[in-house]
Parts: sequence; structure tokens; C-alpha cells
Amino acid sequence: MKRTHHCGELRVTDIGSSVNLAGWIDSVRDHGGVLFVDLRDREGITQVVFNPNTNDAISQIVHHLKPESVIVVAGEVTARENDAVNRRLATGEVEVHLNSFEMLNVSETPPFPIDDEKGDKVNEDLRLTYRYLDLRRPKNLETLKKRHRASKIIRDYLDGEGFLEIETPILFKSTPEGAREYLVPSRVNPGEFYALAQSPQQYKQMLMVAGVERYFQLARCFRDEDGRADRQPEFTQIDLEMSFIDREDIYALLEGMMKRLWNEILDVDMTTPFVRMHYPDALNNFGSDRPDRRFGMQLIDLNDLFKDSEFKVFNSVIKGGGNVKAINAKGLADITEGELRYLTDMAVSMGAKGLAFIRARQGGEWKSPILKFFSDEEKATIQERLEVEDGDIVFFMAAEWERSCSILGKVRLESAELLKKRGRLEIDPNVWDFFWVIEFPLMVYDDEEGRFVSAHHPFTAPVVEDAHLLDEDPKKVRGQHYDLVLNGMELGGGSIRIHQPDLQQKVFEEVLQLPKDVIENRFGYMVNAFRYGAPPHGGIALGLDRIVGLLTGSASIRDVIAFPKTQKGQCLMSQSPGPVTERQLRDLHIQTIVVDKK
RNA sequence: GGGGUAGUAGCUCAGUUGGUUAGAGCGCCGGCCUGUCACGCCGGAGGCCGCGAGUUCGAGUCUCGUCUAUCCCGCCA
Repeated sequence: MKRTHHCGELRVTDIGSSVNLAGWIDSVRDHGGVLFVDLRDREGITQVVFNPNTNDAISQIVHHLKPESVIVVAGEVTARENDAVNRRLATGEVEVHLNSFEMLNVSETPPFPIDDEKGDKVNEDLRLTYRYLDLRRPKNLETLKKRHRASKIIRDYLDGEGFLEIETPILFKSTPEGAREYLVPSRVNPGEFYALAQSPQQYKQMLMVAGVERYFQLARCFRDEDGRADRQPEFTQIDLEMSFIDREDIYALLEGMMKRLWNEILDVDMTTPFVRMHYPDALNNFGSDRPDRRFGMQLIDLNDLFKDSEFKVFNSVIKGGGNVKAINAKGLADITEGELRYLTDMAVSMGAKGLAFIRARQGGEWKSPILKFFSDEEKATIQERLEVEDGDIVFFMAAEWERSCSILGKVRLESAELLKKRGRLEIDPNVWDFFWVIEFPLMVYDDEEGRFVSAHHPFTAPVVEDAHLLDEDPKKVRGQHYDLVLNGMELGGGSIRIHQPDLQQKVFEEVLQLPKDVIENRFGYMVNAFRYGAPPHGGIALGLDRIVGLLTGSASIRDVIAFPKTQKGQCLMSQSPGPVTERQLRDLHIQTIVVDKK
């Protein structure tokens, strides 16, 4: 008995026809003489009416139907009486009166409710252990469908723009400059290892040298770093690269892609081009390279005010080349001791000496341990610049510029969370604040390494007019790098690449000060390739999981990945990773040592 | 590597100041019921209170450790 329709399909126009439906028993309502089964498949639910008394064979089992069992039914589409119509169901004006049915598979009682509302509350580790049941919930199947649609829109869009979809190797070699990698031992090359690709970066640049001109891939990437709500050990990037272009071409291409995605999936019409924000401004005003601009509370500079202040903690930092900034967490004066301690601990863990604050109580009274150090003029200026009103709390941060910004930026985000919890800050879920962050420094000085390291990666081209500074003052060189940010989340980033072999060699050798043999070993083939007519090129990589997460309103990208891993990188369903046999290890020339934690 | 939160019935949770036999709703099992769609009614079963120590006459409750999940910092060229 094959299905003729799916469970979301039947309408009043089908009344009178004989149909077969197949699916899972969503629920059973047994009234003794009549029995209703909601039959569910991936497209929807249809009510099937059983009359146990009409058939002895059916009546035997019909009172013991187990939810989630798989059945196929044959019956007739019938109109529902007026008061029996279910408006909440797409098929709610009709029902199928059963003629016969076949039990295809009896289900055990599931370990948790297969139900959108109740299922949402179930512990995630249990749902991940039984992910095949969790995915049955309509909401999760809908997410998978949306992800499919997003991928298809992206493919169609890039195809229309002349891109070729090309697969690059996942088994690559180790490039220890970047993220920690998953290593794969080579059986036929004893003692040597592949690394799973963190990104197709080097291969896609080689495709440009090869003359592909426009490449893209929905690329699986692997990073052995600790998890977060928006990070998984394996994830998917929309990876693309183009030849003979500049930054503006990338902006326009990506703006078109985002516009189409948001339009076709959410029916939202977005304005392009997106705003471009300079990295120093992002950090200075929001304390982040991916600011959430959907609420205020910007960072305010107070250097001029405190440079000659009585308050030594502030003026000494300024005299030492540092920076004093503040934010006004509007309406958060009733912060609890516990919350304040949490903010302070967080600031300290990020390198702050402490977290100074002033509470503005009702009636214009200010409370703060540091208030006694401030002159009346200083208080007045603070009040004016930070627009302090009763019920506000102002946080101060004195540290070296970058640090003071980023710590206060984190305090800003946490304060926003506390305000949301109190119902005093609401962010419109329909706001989509896309923008580019540009003008990043090409490299930053790494105190631990004692040398410059690439801010993003060593293939990023310097801004043309800054190139001469590479020798004199590398930290002043801006890179032709760009990040796409949406609602405080980094969707992805890219750059115009270096395509001149000499410049690339110079960056490796003189600026990053990598040893010659390391350069030769890791990047020799790239520099060499650039000697054979490498076109100017650039590209970008975007997190597909994050994009789908935003399109579906998911709290974590785990929700938009069919089989995600836990924070420790495990798949609870298949129990991976797991041990291997001695024989396998021998074949791979691997010995393991279990180190006792103590 | 560090900080926070959580772990009690299959699921979601309650459990007071440490005190008798650890509760509820849903689910499950049995029975009744011909128009439900969170069906209804009657009855029943179901507990290593994450695990291990400790304090105590007595621990779900207090202390320490540990495991798991999660959020964050570090990390993520």
C-alpha cells in the first residue's frame, strides 16, 4: 500500500476521494466507539477516524496504538462538521475515514515528548542522544528545510554571478599558525599527519592562480577549539574567491546575497549598500570588532577630563599612555551585589584592575566608593556626557586603549543582558543590522611570541597607500580585510589577498619573522605559484550555520546542524569519538599514552 | 586551563530551619467512553534524589571532591 498524498496536503477539494497516507502516529484520542489518530509526516498532520466496531480484526489492536509507530492508512476524505473543524491545522477542514491500515513498525514509548512546545524544555543532552527523535519535531524538520533553502538560494545566486562550485581537499597539511587542528595519521607515510582543513584558504587561492576566476564552495571546516553557542568543531562556510576585483566588488556581491536570502526566506527587504564601520571606531565606540548596535550605551571617552584629576587611579593610567572610558548602563542602578561581582570578576579576568562605578539613586543622589575623589566639575561633566539620570549606573574602565575598550564593551553587552532580564531593554526581533567592519590593522604585536602576527592571516594584502609602512611601522599598516557583522555577530570575513610573490615572501620573512625553512615547508608552493602569473584576487568566508541560525531565530547553531557535537566535541548519539583497536594503532604507527590527571 | 548555572520518577519540575513512608503535572500500564484535537472519567505501576567521600543520632537538603551538560573568559592565523 503506497501513499498517494502526504499528511499536509488534503483540502476540501479532495472530499470524496480515496487516499492512502503514511506516517507516524502523532497522537491518539480513543473514545471507545470512535477513535482519532493524528497522522504526521514531514509535511504536516491529518486526522484519521477509526471506527473500531466495524471490523473485528482492527478492533483488536486499535485500542493499543502506540504513538510514534509507523502506519499506512487507506480511507476516504470526508468533510468535518462545522463545529469539528480544527482551524489550527492546515488540513483541519477534512479528515480521513479509515477503510484499512497496515502497521509498518510499532514504536517504543519515546524517552521524551515529540512535541514542539514540550520538547523545547527537554534537556539538550537527552535530545542529542536521541537526535533522530528530536529531529522528528516539526520545528526541527522546518529548520532543516530552511537550511536547505538557504543553501539552494546561495548556490543559485552564485551560479548566476558566474561562480563555479569546486570541492577542495579536507585532508590538508598542518598549518599551526591558526586554530588548533584535528590531525589524521597517514598509514602509508609513517610518522606523518594530515590536518583536517580549517578552511579552504590556500586551495582557493591556488584555484585563482589556476584561472578559475570565480570559485565557491559550501565547505566543511574543522577546528579543534573549545565550543560556544556559535562555534562547533566542524562547521560549514560559504567560501568564495574571485579574481580581478577589489573590495567594492566583494561588498556588492555579498550584499546582494544577503538581500536575496533575507528576502526569500523572511520576506524582509533590506537596504543596501550596508554601512561600513572602521575598526578603530568599532572598538572605540562599542568595545568590539563586531558591535551590536541595536541598543545604545556607547563607550564615552573621559581622558581629557581625568588627565589632571585628583584621582590617581585614573590619571596615572592616562599618563602611562592609557585610557579612561565609561558607559552608562541606563536603568541598571538596582544591580544586585551578585551581578556586580559577576561583572567585576569578568572584567578582572579580562585584565582589568577592577570595575569602578557610580550609581545614580532616585532623588539625584550618587553612590560610589570612588565619588569622594571626584571634583564637582568632574561630576558635572560625567553627568552631562553620559546623560546620567536617576536609576542609571555608570561603569568606568581605566587601562590601555584596546583593553579598556574591549573590557567595557563586554560590560556593555552583559549590562544589556541584565536589562533584558528586567524587561527594561527590548530588542526588536525584526531589526537586521548588517554592516561591514573594515580598516583592520594588518598585524598585531604578540607579547608572548615577541613578534608581529597577522591579525587575520598572512595572505591579506595591505592597503595600497600603507604598504610602504611595512618596514617602518608595521602596526600602522591597514589590511584590505573586511568583516560582515549582523546584530553583533560576525557572519564572516575576508580580504583582498597578496598576489605578488615578493610581497608575500617579505611578509613571511621580514614582518612575521618566520624561519626560512618554515616558510618553504608550509607556504613554498604558494609563493612559487604566485611566480607563474597569479591574478589579483580576493574573497570571503561566511558561517552558514550562523546565518541559518539567525534566519531561524535559533539560540545556538547546534539547533541548525542535523547532528551537532557537545562542548567537548562529542556526538552523544553515536558516542564519538571512541577508542580504537591496537591493530588500528599499529597500522598507523601510533602509540597512545594515557596521562594520569594528578 | 579558569569562572558561573544545572543535575530529584520516562519528561518537566516542587521539596520549608537537616527530622516519620520524597510529591505534582504530563507520559506509561489497566478499565470505561461515538466527535475529540492539551479529549474526559476511574484505578495502578514507577525513585542509586548524577556519582564518591565527609559532618551529624539523622543528609535530597550542609561541606569537599568528582562526572555530565550548558553559558562565558582564555583560545578561535
